[in-house]
Amino acid sequence: MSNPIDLVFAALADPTRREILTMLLEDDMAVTDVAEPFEMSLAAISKHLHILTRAGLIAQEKHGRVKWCKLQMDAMKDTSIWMESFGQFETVNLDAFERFLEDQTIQIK
Amino acid sequence: MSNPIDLVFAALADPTRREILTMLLEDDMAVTDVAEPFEMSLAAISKHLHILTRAGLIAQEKHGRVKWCKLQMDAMKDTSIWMESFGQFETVNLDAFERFLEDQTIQIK
DNA sequence: CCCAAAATCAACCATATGGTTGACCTTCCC
DNA sequence: GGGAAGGTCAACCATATGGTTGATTTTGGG
Repeated sequence: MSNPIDLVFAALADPTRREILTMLLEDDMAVTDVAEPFEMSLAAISKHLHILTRAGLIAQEKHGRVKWCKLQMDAMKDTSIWMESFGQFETVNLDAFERFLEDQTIQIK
Repeated sequence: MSNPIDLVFAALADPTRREILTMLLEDDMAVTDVAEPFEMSLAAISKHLHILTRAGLIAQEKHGRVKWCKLQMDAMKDTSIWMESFGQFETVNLDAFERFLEDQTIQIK
């Protein structure tokens, strides 16, 4: 699984990670602060943050001994575009199908 | 992982499954026909279809010995909405931030 | 009736998640 | 300098993917 869009979808498939993203929507956060509301070890959160980083959904930057986590919306947008365009293709096809049906009706007339 | 949105994201994280969805955009297909373009066993495709079904992205219906696969766009839409609303919240926050900056400027004046 | 086609099931394998705990490295600060 | 805070790393465990092959089930058709 190396495709960037694969990594984004996989990263979004976990509720903990989606909640982390939602938290980061408010503001950048240090790793310890991200972990605070969750009932799991700091190491587990660190792994989640690594997966989010690998997917490009967040960026991490170290200042002193504190590592800051920051949302990167672009990765999400690419994926959102995939989904939207998917929906649009369906619409296009439905239109084509309706035109096809109309043509059929005309033929019958 | 039982949350429906978890299952949708996880299902979309595999390129084979996304390609299957794209194929189904054109028309409903039998399992064997779905498998035909891929260089993997029918059993593997059957598993992928099961994961897509579990996520609600497709529905399968058996007619005789042929099982037809049909896109179910609603599941994808729910997930798309999650992503869009996520982006919107960011926009809202940016607006708030800009207003904040303007207020600051006014104060300085 | 009997064979072939359509699919799934079962068992197996390698790898990735998702979590734990304990050791470790950096950096701040007294 | 040394202890504590901020994080990661490593090893471990259970479970899920993503694939394989071989057997099995169901159904259509000559």
